[in-house]
Amino acid sequence: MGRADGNGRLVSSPGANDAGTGILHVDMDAFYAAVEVLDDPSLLDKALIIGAPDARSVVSSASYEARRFGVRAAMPVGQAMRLCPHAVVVPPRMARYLEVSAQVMRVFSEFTPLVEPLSIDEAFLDVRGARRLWGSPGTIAFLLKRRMLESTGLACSVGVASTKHVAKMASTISKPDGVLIVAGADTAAFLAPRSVRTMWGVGPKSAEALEGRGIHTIADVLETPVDVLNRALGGAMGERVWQLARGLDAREIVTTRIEKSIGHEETFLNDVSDVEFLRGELLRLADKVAKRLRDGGFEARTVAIKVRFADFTMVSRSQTLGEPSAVGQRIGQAARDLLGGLDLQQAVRLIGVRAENLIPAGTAALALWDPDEEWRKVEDALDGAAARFGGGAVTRAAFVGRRDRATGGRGEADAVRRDRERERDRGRDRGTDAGGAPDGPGPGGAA
DNA sequence: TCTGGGGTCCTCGGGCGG
DNA sequence: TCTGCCGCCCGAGGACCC
Repeated sequence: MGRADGNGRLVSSPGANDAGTGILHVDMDAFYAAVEVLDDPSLLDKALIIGAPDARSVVSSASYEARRFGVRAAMPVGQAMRLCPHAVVVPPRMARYLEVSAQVMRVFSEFTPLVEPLSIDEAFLDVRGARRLWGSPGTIAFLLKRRMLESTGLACSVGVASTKHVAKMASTISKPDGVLIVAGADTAAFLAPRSVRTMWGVGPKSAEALEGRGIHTIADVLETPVDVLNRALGGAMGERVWQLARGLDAREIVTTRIEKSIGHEETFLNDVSDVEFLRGELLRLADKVAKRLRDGGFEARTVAIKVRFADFTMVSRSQTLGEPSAVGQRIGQAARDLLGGLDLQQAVRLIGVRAENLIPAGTAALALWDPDEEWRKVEDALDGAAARFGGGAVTRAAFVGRRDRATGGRGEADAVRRDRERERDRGRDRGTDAGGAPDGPGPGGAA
């Protein structure tokens, strides 16, 4: 596997046993901070905190020098400065990080086309098919590190394993600037002694729930019946932890990802009680969301708002639009309607707008397509003969289904139901404009 | 000391139609 | 005609990740 260096870091040497592996997890080291050093070498070896200087911002990233003083990501900048008063605070430059991220991803793709970006600075790579070109997975890990440094000037850490979950854990343990190879046969021994908190997907809440039952390590999980895990964590999660603890993780590398939502949110410097101001902010955020929808070629079927109050309690409300939209005014109006339904006794700390249930722009027009008419054409053309299509009988339902798949709707049944709900809402909301449903057929609604 | 912003995925209850 | 079951979607909320 590897040797420990005394700081909890565990690394492998070139030539370590990599039998049974094929998945790499590559994670850039202190990415934002490293990019800042790259662009300004005078910051080298300095304690560096990436975060906006305003009162309510948190640390986005910190150099390892700052981490030595206890500075961590997501910590309030003020607190970080108390821990490390000599640190240099640099506001984040997302555009620059995205630029470097593209270079990083290009290096990944030199080794395999099977790259699954996880975030701006990390990815899974499936190198099982790259052996003849580059060598074994362990060899590729070391080659990739060298190539990354030559090409971008940045260091990364690499986990090599038989599954995504173990590769991810391995890269974390090898940080910074390490490689950790966990051969297939070593997986159980690698996992057993580690804290449940090191499992990917087990956060503070789940860890607390497990530890409250005396389950501290992955070895403890192995001795726990799955129904106990299910009770502690909830059905699917318990099952997953049970499997991951056994090294079972069938997830493949997913190279394409479709965006599912686009949102913007903002924390105010001071809590806000002025409802008119909040309504204005919603419109501004909705415009930003709408622009991104249009840039990405999307329309949103659902608009959601999120409000965090001064006491940090959070509520969200969402509404399905009568027709999908990428228009700021329409999204903003829906967001304002949703805000109108909230009890705003308390001042608001954060407000956000999110577009959900995205569909490709233009497909909403298909909602106006009449499947009955299309079906009549088929009947005419075939003159009643039994038609076959894609291995199944052609039915009118197939046309309805095709339309609904294209528009993301779920058919006439839903459209009828939504119409009824809208009628009911109209009755309930008479005299106010909050929660008012827009006109027009629902997504997938009958023409 | 006082907790960002961008996301994803999951659960759960309710409603609905087949 | 009524009822139960099932699958699906919606909406709210929570946990998690970087």
